[in-house]
Amino acid sequence: MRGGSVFKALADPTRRQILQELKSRELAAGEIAGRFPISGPSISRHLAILEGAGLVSQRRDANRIFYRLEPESLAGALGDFLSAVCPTQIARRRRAARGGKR
Amino acid sequence: MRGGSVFKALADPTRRQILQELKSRELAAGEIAGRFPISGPSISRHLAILEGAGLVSQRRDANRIFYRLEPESLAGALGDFLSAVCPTQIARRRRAARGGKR
DNA sequence: GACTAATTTAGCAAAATAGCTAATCATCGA
DNA sequence: TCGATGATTAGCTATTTTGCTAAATTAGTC
Repeated sequence: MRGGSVFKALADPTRRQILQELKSRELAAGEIAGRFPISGPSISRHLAILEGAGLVSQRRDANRIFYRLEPESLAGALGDFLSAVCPTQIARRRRAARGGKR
Repeated sequence: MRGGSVFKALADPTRRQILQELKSRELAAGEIAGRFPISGPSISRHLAILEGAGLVSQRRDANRIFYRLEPESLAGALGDFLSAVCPTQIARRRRAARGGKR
C-alpha cells in the first residue's frame, strides 16, 4: 500500500476537522481535544493515526506535545491520486479557478 | 456531512482501484469484477458505495450495467478539501508542476 | 412461458473502527 | 522525591465494514 494510510486517515470526520484546526498554527494535544466533544484519549488516538499517515508531526515542549499540519504530505497524496485517476480534470479545474479569479 | 461520503468511499483500496480501472473508459459490473480477486456481489457493493458518493454513475444496457467515472465529483471533493485545509500548498504544487514540465 | 446471463439484494460471520474509563508515562517545580 | 499536569497506552464494548454464499431481480432468447 502506498498512500493508503492517508485515505484511511481522512475517512474519519473528526480527523479531517483536526487537520482544519491545525490549518493556521500548531496546537497542543490538549488544545485540540478541547475543541471536540470527545475524550482526550480518543483524540490522542486520532492524532496517532494522522501522524502515522504523515499528515501531522509532533514536537514536544515540556509537558505538552504540539501537533502541526504537514501540508505537503496531504497535497502530495491527494494530488498524486488525482493525477493517477483523472489528470484531465486537474487542468480543467485549474483553468476554471484562474478564470474565476481574474 | 458535506463531502464525507467521498472520503469514506476512498478509504478502501479496492474502491480506489476500481476508480483507476474506470479512468479511461466505462466498464460493465462484470468486467470490473473480473479484474479483482473478490466476489461479484462484493464488487457490486463497492460500486454502490462509489455511486452513493457520486464518484461513478451507472447506465443500463440490456443485461449489463455500465459504470463510468465522474471525474468532476472526485476532483471537486478533493480540491475543496485541499483548499479548505492548505490552500497555499495547492499554488505551490501548481508552480512546481509547471516548472517541472517546461 | 421457460431458460440463461448479468447484477443486485439478503443474511451472516470475521475483522476493523471509534468511543469510553482506568492506568501508566513523562516533565516540571516545590 | 512528591505532587501536579499533560498526554498516551491498555482494555473493553458497541458499531461499522468487508467478505462470503444463496436467493431474488432484470433483460434477452428460444
